[in-house]
Amino acid sequence: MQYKEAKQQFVQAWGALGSQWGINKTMAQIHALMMVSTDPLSTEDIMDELSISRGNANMNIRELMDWALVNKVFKAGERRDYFVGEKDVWKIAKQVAKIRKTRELDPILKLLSELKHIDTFVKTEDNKHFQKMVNDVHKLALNVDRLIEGIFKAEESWFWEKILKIFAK
Amino acid sequence: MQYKEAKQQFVQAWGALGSQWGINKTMAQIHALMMVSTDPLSTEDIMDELSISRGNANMNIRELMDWALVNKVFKAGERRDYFVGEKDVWKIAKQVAKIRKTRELDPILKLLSELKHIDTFVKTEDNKHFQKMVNDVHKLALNVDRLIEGIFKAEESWFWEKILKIFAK
DNA sequence: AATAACTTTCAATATTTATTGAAAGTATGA
DNA sequence: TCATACTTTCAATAAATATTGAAAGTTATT
Repeated sequence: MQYKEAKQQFVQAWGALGSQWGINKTMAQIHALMMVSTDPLSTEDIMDELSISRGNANMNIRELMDWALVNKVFKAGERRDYFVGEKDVWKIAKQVAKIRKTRELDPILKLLSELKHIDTFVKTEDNKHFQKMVNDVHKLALNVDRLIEGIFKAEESWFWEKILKIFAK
Repeated sequence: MQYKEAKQQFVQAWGALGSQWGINKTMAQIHALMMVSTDPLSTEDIMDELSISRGNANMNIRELMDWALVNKVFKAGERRDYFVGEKDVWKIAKQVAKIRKTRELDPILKLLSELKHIDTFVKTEDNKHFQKMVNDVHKLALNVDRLIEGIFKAEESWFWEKILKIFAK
């Protein structure tokens, strides 16, 4: 396999993965492109490589900057904007986790703790079961939350060593 | 808050969460409904509760059965099909992880190991960097794979205790 | 064998989400 | 100040995805 083909496959796969996890395919592809690129890329570079419009490129680059996975850089003597992607895979994973936690896990946690306080004057079976399910889901969600919080603070090799040890026995 | 409202909120939230993670909203809502329901539900029950068509209900129930999150049950003397959802939240989480691993992580792992063997007769900087990135992503993906495999075998409380201990120090 | 009670299928349609491209906006420098 | 080189916006459009509903299929009952 040639480099060019390999790169294309990587970008394609990243796009497919993204869209299966609620992330715009183009955004994921741009991200892949920036991960594997040594040099900063301009909007035009991305438009060319992915055959997409200026508007599309622009919007998704901005979204990637919002996610703090991509930064703008200035090239001496050049007028146009260039962009570089974060290359540290662990940092990327943590950053994605951070953003999705804030957007999705935190609101669910909030709702679940609210749902614990529903009106229980009459304790029907349905009512009791609902309480139990909400509690169970809440417990799991809290544990996932703790795990993610732990990951944020963890150094990669340390974390995986510890995880490996858990299952080693 | 009343039970009925609480239930609706739970179902809504589950649907929203699902669609942010690449799962059909209706499928997630049906799943939520079945999680909190003590009794088996018929297709009609689901149609009524979610105000959806028969075809839609049928398709998504089948999908949930494919995911092994819902089972068909027979009610004595009744002709129509009834369905029950898995109630064990840990089992649900593991099952979802299992299916998504097979569909998404495994193919990515396969691709990444293939991409390691690209033609390297000429070792450009780009080429070397690509190799490094593929390697880094592969390493992370392998670790995630090991973690998931570990979770499959783990008992819930044991797993969270161990995780908690990692971060306790 | 005919009818009734139910489930499944799938082409048509609706809804949601992503993309385009041209116009408006902004900064640079002659 | 004007022209140029660029970026941003967003209404229109396209593409992807989900939903409907009626017809066809299946199974149980008389």
